[in-house]
Amino acid sequence: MTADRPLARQDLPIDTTCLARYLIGKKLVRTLPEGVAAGRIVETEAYVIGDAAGHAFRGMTARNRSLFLERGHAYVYVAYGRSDMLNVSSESAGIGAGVLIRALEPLEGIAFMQRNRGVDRLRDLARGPGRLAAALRIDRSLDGLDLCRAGPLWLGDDEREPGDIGRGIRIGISRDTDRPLRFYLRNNPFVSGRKSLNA
DNA sequence: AGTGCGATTGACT
DNA sequence: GTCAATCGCACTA
Repeated sequence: MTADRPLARQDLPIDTTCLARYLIGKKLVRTLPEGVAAGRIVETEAYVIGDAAGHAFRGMTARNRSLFLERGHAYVYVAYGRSDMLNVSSESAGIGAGVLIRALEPLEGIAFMQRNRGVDRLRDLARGPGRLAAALRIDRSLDGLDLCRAGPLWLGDDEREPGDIGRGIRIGISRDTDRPLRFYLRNNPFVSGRKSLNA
């Protein structure tokens, strides 16, 4: 069931908001010596050019430099000292913007994810950006990785129709809070956030 | 060199 | 529903 070929960079929309929507329904595949885990992306957020809520807002630093890579590269950072977060860089090289991957519907390697998370319930494995990273063992060592190449972590296609995509405000930020830059699969149980946000 | 703060989570009432 | 844990890193001096 796992896609065997990564998405072509050429097929990724350059625009950050378009990319965030495009990634809904695509697959995220993690390959380790221990095995393979994969899930369907069901929730994303765009952090666009000039976005006061984005990490690149004040220019390039040691932490955020991967956001400035050409679209389709991983930007991984640690939030609140405990949770790793996976982003996909967007726009052209030299422009700091990206898409936060917030939730997955687990498809493959369920036992591996359960082990990594310490919980069994399917719904809790990758619902939320920190949980997603823990389930797939994503950390800063993957920062800067090309997600359009087969390797330890990559983006794949999914034959299925994505379904009805909802759009709303982003979660957990304190600046630019009103912009509708969050995308999610409607009525999907693996999406994070309050129920009222996901109708 | 010191300070303040998160693109969250899990535990608890 | 509320709330504290926790630490890398950006920012100030």
